[in-house]
Amino acid sequence: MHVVEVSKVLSNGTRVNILKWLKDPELHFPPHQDIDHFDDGVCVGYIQDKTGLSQSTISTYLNSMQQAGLVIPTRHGKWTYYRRNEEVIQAYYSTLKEVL
Amino acid sequence: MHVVEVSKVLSNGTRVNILKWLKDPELHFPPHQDIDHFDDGVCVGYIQDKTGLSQSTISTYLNSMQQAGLVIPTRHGKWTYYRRNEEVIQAYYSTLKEVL
DNA sequence: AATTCATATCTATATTTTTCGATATGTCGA
DNA sequence: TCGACATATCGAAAAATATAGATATGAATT
Repeated sequence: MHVVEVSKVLSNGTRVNILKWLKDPELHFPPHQDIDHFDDGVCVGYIQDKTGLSQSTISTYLNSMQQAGLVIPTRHGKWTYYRRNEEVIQAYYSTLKEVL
Repeated sequence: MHVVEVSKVLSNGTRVNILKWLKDPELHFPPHQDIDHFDDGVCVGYIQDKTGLSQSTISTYLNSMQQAGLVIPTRHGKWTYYRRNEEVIQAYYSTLKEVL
């Protein structure tokens, strides 16, 4: 986990929101069509709808968040679901505590 | 305290280092000439020497860190000393804990 | 196999950030 | 008050990021 890389992700309000929303998908997103749970997170389209940004922008965001280790993608058929990577998030905390 | 603004500060290795160094000035900087303590932090010149970046760059960094509330400047004669603002740092933690 | 749908990647432009040298400001000492 | 020193600010060039439209890929459906 690289503090600087994770901080770059967090230096954008939309990306912070995405992480926030993924904390409680039931509260922030409609139910999925093909599956009846959020165990693997939320599909890209729902996240895009909620932000209002373009599909390619959201895909780029999610990719950078994945590179930083903050989210984990899972493919189900046509859809890619993204969920939080709690271990890395926790590691970011711990490191911040040392640094800050 | 604005999460995004603070995160921007932290998305640069040098600035993270500065915060780290300011945690224990005795360990990372030589003693000051005019005063015999680090109660108000460390002067700009010492920080600049340690980073190797230009004077104007460091001044800009410290200004952005101050804008974000992470450090507090104190003027003593010719020198400006910067120290950590523990309250804001703590607030950043707390907010992250809610968000992340 | 052709079409459709969801997502990823590519390309390009606009904006922001980084970083510096030059200059300005403020303070001390001669 | 003049020069030297520490820091701040300004202006500019280079690099990175943001964002979108166009296109590619991969999977499901017909």
